[in-house]
Amino acid sequence: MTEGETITLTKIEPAGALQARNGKKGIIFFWRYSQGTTSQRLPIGPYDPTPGHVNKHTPTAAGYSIAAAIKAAEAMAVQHVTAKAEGSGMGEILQQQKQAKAEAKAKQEAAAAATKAAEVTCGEAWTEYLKEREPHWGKHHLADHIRMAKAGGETAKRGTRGRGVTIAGPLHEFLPMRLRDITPQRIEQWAKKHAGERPTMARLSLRIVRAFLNWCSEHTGYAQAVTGNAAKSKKAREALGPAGVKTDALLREQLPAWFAAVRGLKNQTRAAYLQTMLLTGARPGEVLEIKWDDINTQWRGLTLRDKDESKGGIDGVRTIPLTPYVHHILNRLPRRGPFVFAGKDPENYMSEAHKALASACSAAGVHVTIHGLRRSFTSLTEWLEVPVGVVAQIQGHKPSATAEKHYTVRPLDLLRLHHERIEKWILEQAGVPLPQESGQAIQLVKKA
DNA sequence: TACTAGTTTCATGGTAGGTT
DNA sequence: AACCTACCATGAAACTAGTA
Repeated sequence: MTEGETITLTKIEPAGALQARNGKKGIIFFWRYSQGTTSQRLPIGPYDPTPGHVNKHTPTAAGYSIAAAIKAAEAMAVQHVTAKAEGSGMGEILQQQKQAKAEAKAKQEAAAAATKAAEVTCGEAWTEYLKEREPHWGKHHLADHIRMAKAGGETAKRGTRGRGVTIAGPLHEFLPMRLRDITPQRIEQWAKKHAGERPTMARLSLRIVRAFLNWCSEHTGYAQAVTGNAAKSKKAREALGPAGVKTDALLREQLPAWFAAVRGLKNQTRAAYLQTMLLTGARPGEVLEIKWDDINTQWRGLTLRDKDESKGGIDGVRTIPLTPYVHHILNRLPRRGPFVFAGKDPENYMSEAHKALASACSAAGVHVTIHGLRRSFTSLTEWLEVPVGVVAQIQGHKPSATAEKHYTVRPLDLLRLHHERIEKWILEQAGVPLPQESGQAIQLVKKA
């Protein structure tokens, strides 16, 4: 100790501030430093009153014995003197002490968080994940998440293939598990189990889990429980195999039989629908939703609601040429409500036509799905060497990154030039007679 | 026809790895 | 070093099929 400096060890009764801070009453040791008229104090720590501890020179977890406090005060005094010699003062020590305390606190908190994170279950994290991400997702995407993790076992009357109850989603088995137990090995084991049952559900689930674990690793409270991303396991992906690609499409030589069978369907609304599908290459949903108002006879355009405006579709709408034959068959449909392909309820559009298509296909001896009709449109245009950009625009495909440079939005009349050629060619191949009395198109031809 | 289960397709942003 | 670009991950939205 240097001259003029006294070290005072005082027992301080719980101060209001102290009480308010940790809500506990107690005794705390301070080392008081005084110089001249001013004095300051530095906290040492709480008093541990445990009998037998009084004369111990080291602090316990609970606090300091008197002997330990004295020892600590002496150490602080030395520290102070040294600091002073180096030109720094009390403030510095306070600062250091504060910092050390904050670090210790942070460390303790981190440890506590780690302990808590170690116990957190997938289900807890999943619930928060969905809640947080929901506003950013579309309804289908959210529905997929719910579906993949659902418990199943609910009574259902239909669609359960005889089981009577719904079945659990592939991800449900993970929910009760601890997040930290989701290891690559566990995921691989899961993948192997599902590969034989429902690979596509599992493939989708795997991607969902991967995104989920990524979120966890960036989220306080869960980050400690995940190391790396267990769902990135190559083995798991391999176990599930690659996704199959559907290739069914009508071949040129199948067109006569297909058209004959479809035109012979009892339900003419469905017949018109299926032919429109093939001749426009549009998406099933888009065609089903066509309203009478979407048919523009003046400009011979057909307005379709593009499937997703959020993905850059302009106003979620595109207009394609209304070709003569399509115009003709649509015109012949009864106007029972707002929708061209009206269903039993005239205010709504009909239900899907895959049954009608299947029966026509079996009569024709071909196999094609509804989406296959869209594929057929693309592949049939190859016979005609129509620019790919034109086909893409009619079908409502977004320009691909590579082709983007050369992508130009073509006016309806330019699309019509190609589209009418495509329709004419398909009908010729099919041996379907061109409409004789079909309005605008014919009139214009006559004028010309 | 309405559900439920299962499967595909499409868009887009990021990036590894090559090319200028 | 700057620039490309094929490919992948992720997100989203469908589509197909079986059954009561």
